[in-house]
Amino acid sequence: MRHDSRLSRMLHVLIHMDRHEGAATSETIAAMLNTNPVVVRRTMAGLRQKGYVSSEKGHGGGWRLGRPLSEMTLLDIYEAVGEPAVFAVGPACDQPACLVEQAVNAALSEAFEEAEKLLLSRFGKVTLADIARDFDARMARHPALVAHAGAGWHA
Amino acid sequence: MRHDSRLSRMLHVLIHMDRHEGAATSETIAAMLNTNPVVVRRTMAGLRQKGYVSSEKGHGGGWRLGRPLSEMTLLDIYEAVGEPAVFAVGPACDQPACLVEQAVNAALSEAFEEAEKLLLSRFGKVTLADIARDFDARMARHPALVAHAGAGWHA
DNA sequence: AGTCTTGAAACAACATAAGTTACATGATGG
DNA sequence: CCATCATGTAACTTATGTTGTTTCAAGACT
Repeated sequence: MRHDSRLSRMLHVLIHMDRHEGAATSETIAAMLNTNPVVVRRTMAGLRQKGYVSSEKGHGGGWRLGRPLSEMTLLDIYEAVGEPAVFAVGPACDQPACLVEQAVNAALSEAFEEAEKLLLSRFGKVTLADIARDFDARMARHPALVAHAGAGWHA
Repeated sequence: MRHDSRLSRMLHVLIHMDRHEGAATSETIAAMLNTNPVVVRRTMAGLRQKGYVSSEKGHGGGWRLGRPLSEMTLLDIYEAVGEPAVFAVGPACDQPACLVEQAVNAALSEAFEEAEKLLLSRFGKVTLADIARDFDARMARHPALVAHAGAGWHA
């Protein structure tokens, strides 16, 4: 399966929005992400429901941040995009009758759950403000690089 | 994406093979896994290449263990099935020009790599003999349960 | 020779994320 | 109010990768 990029995309958008004057339309965001406005609306809907962004219709409408980046963690956004399955590897059967398979599933589950716990725990400790700070540092090192130029996005 | 079940299936098969007299044919194994003999051959090919199993053609042929379960770890089998991608979540772009996206990817990669490291490290510490022991314990607790009966498999 | 079995290529089926089309709804501004 | 802009949402299509299937070649045993 091709992997799920919703989390990555939403982080990307949210940080840009933080540096963006006024509302950003789905179309503008879609251009930045190299995707479609409908995909943007679909994915952002989850963030809106949790209050991380708000949307407005009509002239001057679009998307705005619902709270500062310092109050959003990777875990928050991961949950807002629907908590997609973390792992691409898993058991062949969820409720096997075979005791061997049960033992195999138990061994794998234990390892996967431990790894997922670590991952989400780490997600919970990183705020989007942390990532924005890292962006600033990269910006300072590479002042010539400008992304999404002409699309209405700084940097 | 539907997740990859090759690791799980191979662990299941290997433990059964350990308790199985003689060689097991692809067809027998396929029946046990509720799949197709060709899928079995395809997946087992990776294990054969690493020496974890051997195969023989003709009458009385089939698959045999190439070494004791105590000398195979989950990591070994994971590698033998081709080290499939562990995570179903990932970046939207691998080499982004945008510095924001680079910062996002860096934050995510760090977390994912740490989790993968933990997972594989744990895989490396669990042998198939450990799982077989757990199976024996489950067997002792549920003596009535019999799996794959009639397909030539014990238990 | 005939049967059993693996080896491997080629193709079909299936699931899911992502992309697209189409239209309804609501807000702004003349 | 009416045209325009923007989101909201359903339905459909596309793309990708795992899994399943068909088919045939080749080796091994009786």
